[in-house]
Amino acid sequence: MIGALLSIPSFDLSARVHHRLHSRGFREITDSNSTVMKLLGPEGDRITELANKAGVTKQSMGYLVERLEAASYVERVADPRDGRAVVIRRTKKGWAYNRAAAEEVAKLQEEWTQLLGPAKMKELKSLLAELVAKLGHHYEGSYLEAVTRPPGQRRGSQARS
Amino acid sequence: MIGALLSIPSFDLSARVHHRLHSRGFREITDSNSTVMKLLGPEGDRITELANKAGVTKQSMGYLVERLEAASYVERVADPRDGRAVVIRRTKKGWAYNRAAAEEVAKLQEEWTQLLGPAKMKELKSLLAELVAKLGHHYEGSYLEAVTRPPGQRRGSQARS
DNA sequence: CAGTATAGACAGACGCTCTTACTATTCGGA
DNA sequence: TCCGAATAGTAAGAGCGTCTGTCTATACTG
Repeated sequence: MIGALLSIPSFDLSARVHHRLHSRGFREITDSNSTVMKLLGPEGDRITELANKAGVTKQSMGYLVERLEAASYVERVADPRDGRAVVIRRTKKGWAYNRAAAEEVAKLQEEWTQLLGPAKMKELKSLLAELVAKLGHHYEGSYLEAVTRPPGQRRGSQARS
Repeated sequence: MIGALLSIPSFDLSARVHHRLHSRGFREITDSNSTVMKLLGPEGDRITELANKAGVTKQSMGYLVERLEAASYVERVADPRDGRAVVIRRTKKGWAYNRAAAEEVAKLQEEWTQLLGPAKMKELKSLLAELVAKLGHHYEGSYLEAVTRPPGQRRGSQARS
Protein backbone atom coordinates (compact mmCIF):
# COMPACT_ATOMS: atom_id res chain seq x y z
CA MET A 1 0.00 0.00 0.00
CA ILE A 2 2.16 2.78 -1.33
CA GLY A 3 -0.27 5.45 -0.13
CA ALA A 4 0.13 4.60 3.53
CA LEU A 5 3.87 4.13 3.17
CA LEU A 6 4.10 7.73 2.02
CA SER A 7 1.45 9.32 4.18
CA ILE A 8 2.56 7.80 7.50
CA PRO A 9 6.06 9.31 7.54
CA SER A 10 4.77 12.51 5.97
CA PHE A 11 2.15 12.90 8.68
CA ASP A 12 4.57 11.81 11.38
CA LEU A 13 7.09 14.46 10.38
CA SER A 14 4.66 17.35 10.23
CA ALA A 15 2.92 16.36 13.46
CA ARG A 16 6.22 16.22 15.33
CA VAL A 17 7.48 19.50 13.90
CA HIS A 18 4.18 21.14 14.72
CA HIS A 19 4.31 19.83 18.26
CA ARG A 20 7.87 21.01 18.85
CA LEU A 21 7.15 24.46 17.45
CA HIS A 22 4.12 24.70 19.70
CA SER A 23 6.36 23.87 22.66
CA ARG A 24 8.77 26.57 21.53
CA GLY A 25 6.06 29.18 21.81
CA PHE A 26 4.63 29.40 18.30
CA ARG A 27 1.20 28.56 19.61
CA GLU A 28 -1.06 30.30 17.12
CA ILE A 29 0.22 28.45 14.07
CA THR A 30 -2.17 25.84 12.69
CA ASP A 31 -1.52 23.43 9.83
CA SER A 32 -2.96 25.79 7.25
CA ASN A 33 -1.01 28.68 8.67
CA SER A 34 2.23 26.72 8.47
CA THR A 35 1.57 26.08 4.79
CA VAL A 36 1.34 29.82 4.21
CA MET A 37 4.55 30.41 6.12
CA LYS A 38 6.29 27.79 3.95
CA LEU A 39 5.01 29.23 0.69
CA LEU A 40 5.58 32.91 1.44
CA GLY A 41 8.59 34.12 -0.56
CA PRO A 42 11.48 35.97 1.06
CA GLU A 43 10.36 39.32 -0.36
CA GLY A 44 6.70 38.76 0.34
CA ASP A 45 3.83 37.83 -1.93
CA ARG A 46 0.42 39.11 -2.86
CA ILE A 47 -2.68 37.34 -1.61
CA THR A 48 -3.43 36.10 -5.11
CA GLU A 49 0.08 34.70 -5.57
CA LEU A 50 -0.15 32.88 -2.25
CA ALA A 51 -3.58 31.55 -3.14
CA ASN A 52 -2.22 30.16 -6.41
CA LYS A 53 0.79 28.55 -4.73
CA ALA A 54 -1.43 26.94 -2.11
CA GLY A 55 -4.18 25.97 -4.53
CA VAL A 56 -6.99 27.71 -2.66
CA THR A 57 -9.22 30.70 -3.41
CA LYS A 58 -8.19 34.30 -2.78
CA GLN A 59 -10.87 34.48 -0.09
CA SER A 60 -9.53 31.49 1.81
CA MET A 61 -6.01 32.86 1.63
CA GLY A 62 -7.32 36.22 2.79
CA TYR A 63 -8.71 34.55 5.87
CA LEU A 64 -5.42 32.79 6.67
CA VAL A 65 -3.39 35.95 6.16
CA GLU A 66 -5.79 37.84 8.41
CA ARG A 67 -5.12 35.34 11.18
CA LEU A 68 -1.36 35.41 10.67
CA GLU A 69 -1.42 39.20 10.70
CA ALA A 70 -3.45 39.27 13.92
CA ALA A 71 -0.83 37.01 15.53
CA SER A 72 2.02 39.19 14.19
CA TYR A 73 3.66 36.64 11.91
CA VAL A 74 3.14 38.74 8.78
CA GLU A 75 2.29 42.30 7.90
CA ARG A 76 0.44 43.91 4.99
CA VAL A 77 2.29 46.53 2.95
CA ALA A 78 0.69 48.52 0.15
CA ASP A 79 2.24 47.59 -3.19
CA PRO A 80 3.71 50.79 -4.67
CA ARG A 81 3.45 49.37 -8.18
CA ASP A 82 -0.26 48.56 -7.99
CA GLY A 83 -2.83 50.44 -5.96
CA ARG A 84 -5.13 47.43 -5.76
CA ALA A 85 -2.53 45.08 -4.37
CA VAL A 86 -1.13 44.38 -0.94
CA VAL A 87 2.16 42.65 -0.25
CA ILE A 88 2.28 40.17 2.61
CA ARG A 89 5.66 40.05 4.34
CA ARG A 90 7.06 38.18 7.30
CA THR A 91 7.62 40.14 10.47
CA LYS A 92 10.56 39.48 12.79
CA LYS A 93 8.40 36.89 14.52
CA GLY A 94 7.59 35.36 11.13
CA TRP A 95 11.28 34.94 10.34
CA ALA A 96 11.91 33.47 13.78
CA TYR A 97 9.16 30.95 13.10
CA ASN A 98 10.64 29.89 9.77
CA ARG A 99 14.12 29.50 11.24
CA ALA A 100 12.76 27.44 14.12
CA ALA A 101 10.79 25.24 11.73
CA ALA A 102 13.87 24.64 9.58
CA GLU A 103 15.85 23.70 12.70
CA GLU A 104 13.28 21.20 13.85
CA VAL A 105 12.93 19.63 10.43
CA ALA A 106 16.71 19.28 10.27
CA LYS A 107 16.76 17.59 13.69
CA LEU A 108 14.03 15.15 12.71
CA GLN A 109 15.79 14.39 9.45
CA GLU A 110 18.93 13.65 11.43
CA GLU A 111 16.95 11.25 13.62
CA TRP A 112 15.64 9.48 10.56
CA THR A 113 19.16 9.24 9.19
CA GLN A 114 20.19 7.53 12.40
CA LEU A 115 17.31 5.08 12.06
CA LEU A 116 17.98 4.12 8.46
CA GLY A 117 21.67 4.82 8.11
CA PRO A 118 23.10 7.55 5.88
CA ALA A 119 23.28 5.45 2.72
CA LYS A 120 19.65 4.35 2.80
CA MET A 121 18.49 7.81 3.73
CA LYS A 122 20.33 9.29 0.79
CA GLU A 123 18.90 6.63 -1.50
CA LEU A 124 15.38 7.26 -0.21
CA LYS A 125 15.63 10.98 -0.83
CA SER A 126 17.07 10.40 -4.26
CA LEU A 127 14.25 8.05 -5.25
CA LEU A 128 11.60 10.41 -3.91
CA ALA A 129 13.17 13.33 -5.76
CA GLU A 130 13.15 11.35 -8.99
CA LEU A 131 9.52 10.39 -8.46
CA VAL A 132 8.48 13.97 -7.73
CA ALA A 133 10.34 15.19 -10.81
CA LYS A 134 8.70 12.57 -13.02
CA LEU A 135 5.28 13.33 -11.61
CA GLY A 136 5.77 16.68 -13.27
CA HIS A 137 5.57 18.91 -10.26
CA HIS A 138 7.29 22.21 -10.71
CA TYR A 139 7.11 23.80 -7.31
CA GLU A 140 8.92 27.04 -6.77
CA GLY A 141 12.03 26.83 -4.66
CA SER A 142 10.12 28.19 -1.72
CA TYR A 143 8.35 24.90 -1.28
CA LEU A 144 11.19 22.46 -1.81
CA GLU A 145 13.70 24.58 0.04
CA ALA A 146 13.04 26.32 3.34
CA VAL A 147 12.93 30.11 3.42
CA THR A 148 14.89 31.22 6.47
CA ARG A 149 16.51 34.51 5.47
CA PRO A 150 15.26 37.91 4.39
CA PRO A 151 16.25 39.03 0.89
CA GLY A 152 19.69 40.56 0.45
CA GLN A 153 21.46 38.01 2.67
CA ARG A 154 23.53 35.29 1.05
CA ARG A 155 22.09 31.86 1.09
CA GLY A 156 24.43 30.04 3.41
CA SER A 157 25.17 26.44 4.25
CA GLN A 158 22.04 25.29 6.02
CA ALA A 159 18.40 25.04 5.00
CA ARG A 160 19.63 22.89 2.21
CA SER A 161 17.95 19.60 1.25
CA MET B 1 13.43 19.05 2.08
CA ILE B 2 12.31 15.57 3.02
CA GLY B 3 8.86 16.82 4.06
CA ALA B 4 7.93 18.02 0.61
CA LEU B 5 9.47 14.96 -1.04
CA LEU B 6 7.07 12.82 0.94
CA SER B 7 4.01 15.01 0.94
CA ILE B 8 3.99 15.82 -2.78
CA PRO B 9 3.63 12.22 -4.02
CA SER B 10 1.36 11.40 -1.09
CA PHE B 11 -0.95 14.27 -1.94
CA ASP B 12 -0.71 13.59 -5.64
CA LEU B 13 -1.78 10.00 -5.19
CA SER B 14 -4.76 10.71 -2.99
CA ALA B 15 -5.93 13.63 -5.11
CA ARG B 16 -5.84 11.53 -8.26
CA VAL B 17 -7.58 8.58 -6.66
CA HIS B 18 -10.22 10.87 -5.22
CA HIS B 19 -10.77 12.47 -8.60
CA ARG B 20 -11.13 9.16 -10.41
CA LEU B 21 -13.54 7.79 -7.84
CA HIS B 22 -15.60 10.95 -8.13
CA SER B 23 -15.75 10.39 -11.89
CA ARG B 24 -16.85 6.81 -11.27
CA GLY B 25 -19.88 8.03 -9.36
CA PHE B 26 -18.77 8.01 -5.73
CA ARG B 27 -19.54 11.69 -5.43
CA GLU B 28 -20.40 12.02 -1.75
CA ILE B 29 -17.05 10.78 -0.46
CA THR B 30 -14.82 13.49 0.98
CA ASP B 31 -11.27 13.05 2.24
CA SER B 32 -12.38 12.41 5.80
CA ASN B 33 -14.99 9.96 4.62
CA SER B 34 -12.42 8.04 2.60
CA THR B 35 -10.29 7.68 5.72
CA VAL B 36 -13.22 6.04 7.49
CA MET B 37 -13.80 3.71 4.56
CA LYS B 38 -10.11 2.72 4.67
CA LEU B 39 -10.09 2.09 8.40
CA LEU B 40 -13.40 0.24 8.70
CA GLY B 41 -12.69 -3.45 9.26
CA PRO B 42 -14.30 -6.17 7.14
CA GLU B 43 -16.72 -7.16 9.89
CA GLY B 44 -17.50 -3.61 10.90
CA ASP B 45 -16.38 -1.54 13.85
CA ARG B 46 -17.90 0.47 16.66
CA ILE B 47 -17.80 4.26 16.57
CA THR B 48 -15.27 4.27 19.39
CA GLU B 49 -12.98 1.80 17.62
CA LEU B 50 -13.08 3.86 14.45
CA ALA B 51 -12.40 7.03 16.40
CA ASN B 52 -9.33 5.42 17.98
CA LYS B 53 -8.01 4.15 14.66
CA ALA B 54 -8.46 7.56 13.06
CA GLY B 55 -7.17 9.49 16.04
CA VAL B 56 -10.24 11.71 16.43
CA THR B 57 -12.95 12.02 19.08
CA LYS B 58 -16.04 9.83 19.20
CA GLN B 59 -18.13 12.87 18.37
CA SER B 60 -16.19 13.65 15.21
CA MET B 61 -16.38 10.05 14.10
CA GLY B 62 -20.09 10.06 14.86
CA TYR B 63 -20.51 12.94 12.46
CA LEU B 64 -18.58 11.20 9.68
CA VAL B 65 -20.49 7.95 10.12
CA GLU B 66 -23.78 9.87 10.05
CA ARG B 67 -22.83 11.30 6.65
CA LEU B 68 -21.69 7.94 5.30
CA GLU B 69 -24.90 6.35 6.50
CA ALA B 70 -27.01 9.06 4.87
CA ALA B 71 -25.21 8.37 1.58
CA SER B 72 -25.70 4.59 2.00
CA TYR B 73 -22.03 3.60 2.25
CA VAL B 74 -22.43 2.11 5.73
CA GLU B 75 -25.23 0.97 8.00
CA ARG B 76 -25.67 0.88 11.75
CA VAL B 77 -26.43 -2.47 13.35
CA ALA B 78 -27.17 -2.93 17.04
CA ASP B 79 -24.40 -4.90 18.71
CA PRO B 80 -25.99 -8.03 20.22
CA ARG B 81 -23.17 -8.34 22.75
CA ASP B 82 -23.53 -4.82 24.13
CA GLY B 83 -26.73 -2.84 24.33
CA ARG B 84 -24.90 0.47 24.33
CA ALA B 85 -22.93 -0.21 21.20
CA VAL B 86 -23.63 0.06 17.50
CA VAL B 87 -21.66 -1.71 14.81
CA ILE B 88 -20.91 0.21 11.62
CA ARG B 89 -20.77 -2.01 8.56
CA ARG B 90 -20.25 -1.40 4.87
CA THR B 91 -23.27 -1.72 2.64
CA LYS B 92 -23.07 -3.16 -0.88
CA LYS B 93 -22.27 0.36 -2.09
CA GLY B 94 -19.58 0.63 0.58
CA TRP B 95 -17.91 -2.55 -0.66
CA ALA B 96 -18.15 -1.32 -4.24
CA TYR B 97 -16.40 1.87 -3.18
CA ASN B 98 -13.54 0.01 -1.51
CA ARG B 99 -13.03 -2.26 -4.50
CA ALA B 100 -13.01 0.73 -6.85
CA ALA B 101 -10.53 2.56 -4.64
CA ALA B 102 -8.20 -0.44 -4.56
CA GLU B 103 -8.40 -0.68 -8.36
CA GLU B 104 -7.50 2.95 -8.86
CA VAL B 105 -4.63 2.82 -6.39
CA ALA B 106 -3.31 -0.25 -8.19
CA LYS B 107 -3.49 1.56 -11.53
CA LEU B 108 -1.69 4.60 -10.20
CA GLN B 109 0.96 2.44 -8.64
CA GLU B 110 1.46 0.75 -11.97
CA GLU B 111 1.91 4.17 -13.59
CA TRP B 112 4.53 5.07 -11.02
CA THR B 113 6.30 1.78 -11.65
CA GLN B 114 6.47 2.71 -15.33
CA LEU B 115 7.93 6.09 -14.43
CA LEU B 116 10.64 4.79 -12.12
CA GLY B 117 11.16 1.28 -13.39
CA PRO B 118 10.31 -1.85 -11.36
CA ALA B 119 13.63 -2.05 -9.54
CA LYS B 120 13.58 1.49 -8.21
CA MET B 121 9.92 1.24 -7.33
CA LYS B 122 10.58 -1.91 -5.32
CA GLU B 123 13.52 -0.24 -3.62
CA LEU B 124 11.46 2.84 -2.79
CA LYS B 125 8.71 0.79 -1.20
CA SER B 126 11.21 -1.25 0.73
CA LEU B 127 12.91 1.85 2.13
CA LEU B 128 9.62 3.44 3.06
CA ALA B 129 8.45 0.26 4.75
CA GLU B 130 11.65 0.13 6.77
CA LEU B 131 11.26 3.76 7.78
CA VAL B 132 7.63 3.28 8.81
CA ALA B 133 8.57 0.21 10.84
CA LYS B 134 11.39 2.04 12.60
CA LEU B 135 9.20 5.01 13.33
CA GLY B 136 7.31 2.60 15.52
CA HIS B 137 3.95 2.72 13.86
CA HIS B 138 1.87 -0.34 14.40
CA TYR B 139 -1.14 0.16 12.20
CA GLU B 140 -3.61 -2.64 11.89
CA GLY B 141 -3.64 -4.47 8.60
CA SER B 142 -6.70 -2.52 7.57
CA TYR B 143 -4.62 0.56 7.02
CA LEU B 144 -1.59 -0.89 5.31
CA GLU B 145 -3.61 -3.34 3.28
CA ALA B 146 -6.83 -2.51 1.44
CA VAL B 147 -10.09 -4.05 2.64
CA THR B 148 -11.97 -5.20 -0.44
CA ARG B 149 -13.86 -8.32 0.63
CA PRO B 150 -16.54 -9.11 3.18
CA PRO B 151 -15.57 -11.57 5.92
CA GLY B 152 -15.76 -15.26 5.12
CA GLN B 153 -14.28 -14.89 1.66
CA ARG B 154 -10.73 -16.01 1.08
CA ARG B 155 -8.19 -13.26 0.69
CA GLY B 156 -7.17 -13.75 -2.93
CA SER B 157 -4.39 -12.51 -5.16
CA GLN B 158 -5.03 -8.80 -5.43
CA ALA B 159 -5.20 -5.96 -2.94
CA ARG B 160 -1.71 -6.96 -2.00
CA SER B 161 1.16 -4.50 -1.60
C1' DC C 1 -26.88 -3.87 44.55
C1' DA C 2 -24.29 0.41 44.46
C1' DG C 3 -20.83 2.87 42.26
C1' DT C 4 -17.97 3.38 38.33
C1' DA C 5 -16.77 2.91 33.57
C1' DT C 6 -18.06 2.79 28.80
C1' DA C 7 -20.83 3.67 24.21
C1' DG C 8 -22.91 6.93 22.07
C1' DA C 9 -25.65 11.33 21.22
C1' DC C 10 -26.57 16.42 21.75
C1' DA C 11 -25.21 21.32 21.77
C1' DG C 12 -22.21 24.92 20.84
C1' DA C 13 -17.99 26.80 19.15
C1' DC C 14 -14.22 27.44 15.91
C1' DG C 15 -11.16 26.78 11.79
C1' DC C 16 -11.02 26.47 7.00
C1' DT C 17 -12.98 26.08 2.69
C1' DC C 18 -16.16 27.26 -0.99
C1' DT C 19 -19.55 30.26 -3.98
C1' DT C 20 -21.65 34.53 -5.09
C1' DA C 21 -21.39 39.29 -5.20
C1' DC C 22 -19.20 43.61 -4.70
C1' DT C 23 -15.53 47.81 -4.85
C1' DA C 24 -11.35 49.83 -6.33
C1' DT C 25 -7.73 49.99 -9.49
C1' DT C 26 -5.21 49.02 -13.68
C1' DC C 27 -4.62 47.97 -18.47
C1' DG C 28 -5.40 48.17 -23.41
C1' DG C 29 -7.45 49.39 -27.58
C1' DA C 30 -10.30 52.72 -30.32
C1' DT D 1 -7.78 60.28 -23.81
C1' DC D 2 -11.29 57.56 -22.28
C1' DC D 3 -14.17 53.54 -21.83
C1' DG D 4 -14.66 48.62 -21.27
C1' DA D 5 -12.46 44.49 -19.66
C1' DA D 6 -9.43 42.33 -16.53
C1' DT D 7 -7.40 42.05 -11.93
C1' DA D 8 -6.64 42.61 -6.56
C1' DG D 9 -8.93 42.26 -2.82
C1' DT D 10 -13.08 42.23 0.48
C1' DA D 11 -17.82 40.83 2.26
C1' DA D 12 -21.44 37.65 3.37
C1' DG D 13 -23.20 33.24 3.85
C1' DA D 14 -23.00 28.33 3.75
C1' DG D 15 -21.05 23.65 4.67
C1' DC D 16 -17.62 20.28 6.53
C1' DG D 17 -14.95 18.54 10.15
C1' DT D 18 -12.94 19.14 14.41
C1' DC D 19 -13.05 20.11 19.36
C1' DT D 20 -14.96 20.55 24.49
C1' DG D 21 -18.57 19.93 27.73
C1' DT D 22 -22.63 17.57 28.96
C1' DC D 23 -26.04 14.03 29.05
C1' DT D 24 -28.41 9.14 28.86
C1' DA D 25 -28.34 4.34 28.72
C1' DT D 26 -26.04 0.20 29.43
C1' DA D 27 -22.38 -2.81 31.31
C1' DC D 28 -19.05 -4.20 34.64
C1' DT D 29 -17.22 -4.95 39.42
C1' DG D 30 -16.60 -5.19 44.24
